[in-house]
Amino acid sequence: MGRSPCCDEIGVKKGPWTPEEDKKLIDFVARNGHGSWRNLPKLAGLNRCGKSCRLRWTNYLRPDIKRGKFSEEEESAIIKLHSVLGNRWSKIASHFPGRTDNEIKNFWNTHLRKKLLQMGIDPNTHKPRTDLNHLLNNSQLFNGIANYLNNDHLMLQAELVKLQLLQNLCQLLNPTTPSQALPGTPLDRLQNPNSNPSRASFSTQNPNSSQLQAGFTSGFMSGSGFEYEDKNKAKMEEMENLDYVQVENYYPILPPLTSESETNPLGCSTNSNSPSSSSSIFDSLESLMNEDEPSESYWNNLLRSTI
DNA sequence: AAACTGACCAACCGCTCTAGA
DNA sequence: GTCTAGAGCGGTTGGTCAGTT
Repeated sequence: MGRSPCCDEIGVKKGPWTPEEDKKLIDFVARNGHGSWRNLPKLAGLNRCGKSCRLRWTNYLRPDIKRGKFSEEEESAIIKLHSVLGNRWSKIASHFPGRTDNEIKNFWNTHLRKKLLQMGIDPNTHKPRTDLNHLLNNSQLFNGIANYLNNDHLMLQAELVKLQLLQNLCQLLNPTTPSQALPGTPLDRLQNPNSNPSRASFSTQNPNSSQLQAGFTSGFMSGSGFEYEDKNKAKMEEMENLDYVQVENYYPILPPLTSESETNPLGCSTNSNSPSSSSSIFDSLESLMNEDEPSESYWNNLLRSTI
């Protein structure tokens, strides 16, 4: 399997391209096009392999290349597309005219990956990082509870609350699984402040719920992880043909926080009537974890609602 | 001023896919 | 059906540069 590299010729130059080489390549392609990349270097007077010429042209010299910083719109669209398409950079790049797969790949690896990690989202699965070490050791929420309750009995109770919080956070974040918060538990009250059966963040009343569901099962926060190869292939193919703007319809919308009266101590919106109330839990958790010194009233408020 | 570190990104490597002989 | 060349793709490397010690 495989084939010998095309660039194994002795004496073929490697490394950064000089302006002179760029000019030769641009001039040649402008005059003749690029029929055969293998023959191009000789014809163009370049001491490079054809593959190197092709990469230089497609990633850098092409006249329709769009260079410069990625806009916020492009950034969020890349994240959304990656949650659906995975590391298929060329597919992702096809949604951004003028951007190359290499550029998007680099941008992902240097910026977006880190950004998602900082938000507590696994960049590979686009699911919240659920490993206990991350949650329990790095979460100021849980550490705050543990510090606040500095005696054995209450510590045990806090441990139970932690587990309940974990279970129910997972449930909040992953509504496709049938289990719910246990009735009467702190998180049940958190999820269900008014005992409204239609309280679920992704309620069936949500006009976008079927599309959102499609988004979930296609990748983002799906119950069993990133499994687009196995599931919903037809949906995947449909997604690949969408303009990136349309992907919004398949991706959960994370709304801005509503007014203070509509948020519980975790900062989660509880207004079930609004379609945009699907979830702001990432924002909430992010702000929680970013908060350097949560105030005493903050923790009092939290504990009153959870214990 | 020098050494070190980390971010960025162009370019390379090796593999797979596709089309044509 | 098999082989091969060409092209495409994703992962990785290494050079450059700015910021920090």
